[in-house]
Amino acid sequence: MRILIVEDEQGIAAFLKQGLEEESFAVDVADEGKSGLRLALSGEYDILLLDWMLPGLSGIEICRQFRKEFPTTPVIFLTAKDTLDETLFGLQSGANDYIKKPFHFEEILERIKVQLRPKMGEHSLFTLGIITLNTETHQVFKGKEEINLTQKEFALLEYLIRNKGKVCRRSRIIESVWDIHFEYNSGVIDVYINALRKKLSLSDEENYIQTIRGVGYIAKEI
Amino acid sequence: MRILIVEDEQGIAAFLKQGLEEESFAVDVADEGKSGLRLALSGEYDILLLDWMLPGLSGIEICRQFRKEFPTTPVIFLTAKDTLDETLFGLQSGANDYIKKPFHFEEILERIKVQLRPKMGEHSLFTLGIITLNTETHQVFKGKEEINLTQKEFALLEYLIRNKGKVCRRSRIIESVWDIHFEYNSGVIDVYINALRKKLSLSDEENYIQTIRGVGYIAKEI
DNA sequence: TTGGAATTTTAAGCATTTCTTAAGATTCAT
DNA sequence: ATGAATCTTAAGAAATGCTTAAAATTCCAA
Repeated sequence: MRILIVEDEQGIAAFLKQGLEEESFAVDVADEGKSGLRLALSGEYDILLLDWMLPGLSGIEICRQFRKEFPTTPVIFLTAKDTLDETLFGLQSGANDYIKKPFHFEEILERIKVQLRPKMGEHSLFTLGIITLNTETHQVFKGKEEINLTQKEFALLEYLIRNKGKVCRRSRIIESVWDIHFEYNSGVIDVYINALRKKLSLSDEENYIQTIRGVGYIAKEI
Repeated sequence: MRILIVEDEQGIAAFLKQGLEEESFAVDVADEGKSGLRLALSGEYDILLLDWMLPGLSGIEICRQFRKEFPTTPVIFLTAKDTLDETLFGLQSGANDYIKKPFHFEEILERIKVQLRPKMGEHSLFTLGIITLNTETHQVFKGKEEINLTQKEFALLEYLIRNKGKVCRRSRIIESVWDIHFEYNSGVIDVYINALRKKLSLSDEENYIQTIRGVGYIAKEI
């Protein structure tokens, strides 16, 4: 994945370039507006990071012209402005997201990944110990034995495995798997966890799905 | 961190409260404008979530009056309006951000964290000597050994570690961890401190949680 | 469209863990 | 030595999770 950074502050540009290269992106940097736009229009990039204030040509202007040619390539603004109305103005010019300076690297990495997700394609094979989950074929195996899961069971297991090693809070699960965005007070999650454990017939040594009381569940390889 | 939600729709308020409490915020809810403003002006909150349209007093009005007293405490609007000019009008009244309904919990959590970052410190990882506390995964380690803590134990340890090096008064602890705002007269804190010390099995050299007689406790790296 | 099967959700009783209280033991400062 | 504060323990109360079964819904084929 190729990233173009248009940023006149040397320090920030270098910091981003290094960090993103470590994440195995290919990164180019332009330090002022005109060359930035020229590079952007070359069409070689999968995503643009634009500084708001630039010598030569403003980030907004670059974004606007870039959008005419590449309507789908994501653009993220780096902005020192903290007044939201100007940022909104930026979003109207066609940007997909914005990040306020000073930002943390993890934050920007996360946003980049979100924007690139459709393009990067996702892994389709996930594992949890002896269990394999294939999102492409919608199959789950325990060792060589195929386990038949329903839609919801599969979705729940997928969510847990994607977040392997992290505690999954009930509220997040209900949001991601059930798409419920208001108060929930039913035991659906419990019922499905129960079903999963049963179908996967997890012995004590294979206790991959653990309960975190008062919080949720965690999938981990013991 | 203490959050005040002023929102008249029961469902939304409850959903937010629950989710945010799981993220170990202390959450209070007001369901109409006047009581909302009164609570807000008590000055006990680190951030305000205001519904746009409220019975009694509009969110904008609350924001405006609140801003006079607390110029720096962040305010986020929850709004069903999606016309930009009205939102801008809201932002002019002093809000820091706004979120359109219907929103995803993760979205609002992210915005809250952005606003509170200067106050909270950026990390979800806290340390106290050899002890590590991860608010993201709700896990605690002593060295490489994972320590299983209950909700309250975790909340208490988190409070102490966040205030590492500062004396934590009992009244503050009971407010932040138990959300009790009147006079405290039970020994709950002691019991939990005891549980923590036991579970963390602190030797004499690792006496990270010390008693300040007559005042409270302090967490420090010896 | 309709009937039946599969899936999803709700609900209720039971089991377990966590929380709170209270009381006696211990420590600390004067 | 004394009284106040804190520590420790244990037991009952409350909350949370598990399990099961039945009700509701969806899906699919006739």
